[in-house]
Amino acid sequence: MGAERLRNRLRVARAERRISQEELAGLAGVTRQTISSIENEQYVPSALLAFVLASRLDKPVAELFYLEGDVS
Amino acid sequence: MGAERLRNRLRVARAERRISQEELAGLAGVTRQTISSIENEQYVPSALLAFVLASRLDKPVAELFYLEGDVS
DNA sequence: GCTATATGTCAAGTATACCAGACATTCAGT
DNA sequence: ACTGAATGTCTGGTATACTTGACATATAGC
Repeated sequence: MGAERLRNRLRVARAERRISQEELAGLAGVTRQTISSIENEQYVPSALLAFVLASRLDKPVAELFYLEGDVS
Repeated sequence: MGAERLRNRLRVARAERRISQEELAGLAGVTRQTISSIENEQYVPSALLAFVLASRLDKPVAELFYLEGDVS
């Protein structure tokens, strides 16, 4: 899986909602560290988690996550 | 991560495009088995792969993948 | 200065995505 | 009947998502 990276606007979306990492983690059913790691792009989430996060933040998933360096 | 499942319309989208699992795998940079496993929902892909697949199939990711049993 | 909230991060463990190679089945074409 | 394309699936391996528990720092309120 080539050159493109998956970026996200999780931190901004969370700030708009004014909820903490811990609250979002609770809403999504994961740990706080998982949210932190995704925001800092230490790893990319599973597609399931990406969709759940979008759902909890009430945003389309494509607005929260996007490809960078796409070749398509 | 609770009750919801991640479903996908990969097989249909691929049929529309008339490409084989192997071709799609090549486009996405993964193996044929990976495509097969995702179509048969043996596991959910990473968010990166989900977005790459959508890009290669020229569909919005939310059209290819969707949550089922959402509580949101 | 103390305490609580929010965040970063580390280490060790478990679960699962994904790979590589192989074998089997089905179906279309000849 | 044979062949090749497409798909399913198994096994064993590696990479990485995610957990749990802990410790550190920064900031805000009292």
